[in-house]
Amino acid sequence: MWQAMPDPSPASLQDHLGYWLRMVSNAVSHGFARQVEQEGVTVAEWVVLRVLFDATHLAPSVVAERMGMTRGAISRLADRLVDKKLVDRATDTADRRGQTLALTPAARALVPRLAALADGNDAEFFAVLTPAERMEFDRMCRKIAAARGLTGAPTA
Amino acid sequence: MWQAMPDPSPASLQDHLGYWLRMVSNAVSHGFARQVEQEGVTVAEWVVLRVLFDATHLAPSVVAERMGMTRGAISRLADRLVDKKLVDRATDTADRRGQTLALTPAARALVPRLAALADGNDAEFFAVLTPAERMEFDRMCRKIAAARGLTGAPTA
DNA sequence: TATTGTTATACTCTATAACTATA
DNA sequence: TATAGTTATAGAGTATAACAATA
Repeated sequence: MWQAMPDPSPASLQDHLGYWLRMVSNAVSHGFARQVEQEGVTVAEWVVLRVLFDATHLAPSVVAERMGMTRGAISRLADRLVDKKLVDRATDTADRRGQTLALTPAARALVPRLAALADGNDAEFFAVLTPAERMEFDRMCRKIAAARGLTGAPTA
Repeated sequence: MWQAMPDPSPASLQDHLGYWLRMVSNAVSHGFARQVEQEGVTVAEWVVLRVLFDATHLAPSVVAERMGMTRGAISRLADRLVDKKLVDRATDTADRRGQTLALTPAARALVPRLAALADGNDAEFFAVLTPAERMEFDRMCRKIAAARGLTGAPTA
């Protein structure tokens, strides 16, 4: 005999993988943010600096594309980095609409220190995982990123 | 015989597990944000609604503590939810400094729909993982959260 | 007209701290 | 005084769109 059942409870926050993922990701990012801010930069600024480190100079639009940000966002980010004397802006000689961004010597010396902070932050947060688990975790993150076509450095 | 080697390159962005974690987490959260905004709420608002769903009413300070947010943040969040007629504010009759927040009937009807969106978002993003991988991924996220003493719902 | 970069606007979340009302 | 909640301020991120200069 059919009998009305109570509605099932809606899934709670903790029932979702995305919940735990976001909690861990936020903690890792926040920990890193606190470390790099002692070197006077934000996470978004670190990403720009690291992207520029591998090139002599890049157009802001290229940096925007690689970071998955808008040109407007890069424009303000570049403003701050120029103020901090970490980036030099120059007008493209061939096409005077364009610009190029390049690291200053101070920034070139800073990037390895920031990279070391990133290394240490990673090691600290994932120390609880075994080496095999860390590899699996890394593999699965990359698998999801590849499947979803994720591109552009995450800054938030 | 000893010979100077060039300085090793600083770790690149992609060398860090935190990079991939943040990229995936941002994508999952952004996907969810786009879905719930079609129901007229933000992710932070969803978290408040889901927390209140399991209680008849809660003090803002309790919600703040459970969400890992400040009282100021909850205050503004509650303002918006009251404006949207999803939350009722009342003064605590016993201690008139205090307040209680409670879901309106409209909100109580909305929460299951939002939970279904969260279910679907999770399923969509983690579909590429095998069931065994999803379980492992979940287990490792919780392991890190436990080891780092993470608490409070992540909203950003 | 199209493109590069800048700027304005608006909104969310964060953090700190001053402020009001009540106890 | 201590507590609960509100409000102000400032900063960082997001997004959209209007704008100037150059091609």
